[in-house]
Amino acid sequence: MRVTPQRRAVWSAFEDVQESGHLAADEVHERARALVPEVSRATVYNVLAAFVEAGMLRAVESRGAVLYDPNTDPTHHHFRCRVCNQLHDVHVEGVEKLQVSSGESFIVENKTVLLGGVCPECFRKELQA
Amino acid sequence: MRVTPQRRAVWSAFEDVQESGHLAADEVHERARALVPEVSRATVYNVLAAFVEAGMLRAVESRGAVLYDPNTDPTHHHFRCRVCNQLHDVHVEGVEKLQVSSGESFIVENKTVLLGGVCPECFRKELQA
DNA sequence: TTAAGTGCAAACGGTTTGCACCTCA
DNA sequence: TGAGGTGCAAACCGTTTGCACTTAA
Repeated sequence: MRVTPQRRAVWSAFEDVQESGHLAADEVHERARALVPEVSRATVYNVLAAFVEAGMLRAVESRGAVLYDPNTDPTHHHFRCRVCNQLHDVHVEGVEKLQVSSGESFIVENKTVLLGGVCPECFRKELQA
Repeated sequence: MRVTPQRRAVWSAFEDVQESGHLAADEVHERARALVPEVSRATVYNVLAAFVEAGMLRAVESRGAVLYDPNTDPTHHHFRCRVCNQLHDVHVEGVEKLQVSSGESFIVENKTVLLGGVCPECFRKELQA
């Protein structure tokens, strides 16, 4: 993994947002420009792919686009709020107990859980309104 | 819900494939043309959206595109085979017991599980090779 | 009769590609 | 020095849109 100014700039994009995470490629591009103004979209895509490959980021499909998540803990999952449409990291209990109930013998190597509903912030706002 | 030749054609696309299901919009378009050759892509998208809205189909995001699943049973989930890349319907046990473990109070309204691994057919082929 | 549906073609948004140039190790 | 990384612009693919025309109820 070669270190270049562009890669540093892309990586820095995620240091600002450790909490909310989940940046789209264009958001990463915009943030990376703060450090390296001439960085191109293509390079951002290249670098993001390299980081995902290297296990430094996790790619999450969301509504037709890909979001990049600096939280690579394989036991965390996601919650999409139907009010603010944001993706939140959540820890889900019971994932290890999930199993295919069909008679067929699927070899399960990984499990992804996506929860939907209302996040705490939006619920509070709903109560106040 | 108005009945038109185009809608009948789109619907028929799924009657041929009850087993494997999971058609992309373009596959639906191709199949629908068998009945109504002049049906347009735009109409196929319109009709698919109407059918999803009406609960006759389920839309499943997969690798940047949307697949349409005639199996609308809300308790079924999906398994993606990393060999053939196909999506298989599976019944998963333990989904109802999943819960968010964080102290935050997310209101969970729905749960989607995507399993990954090797499907039975591809596993058999691997054994033979 | 008319609200709803259709076809066309162009636009869209996110992503990928080809290729010449550059640069880190 | 050379494998690897970068920038540009154009292509790409699935999907959406605007609009005039048609049709099911």
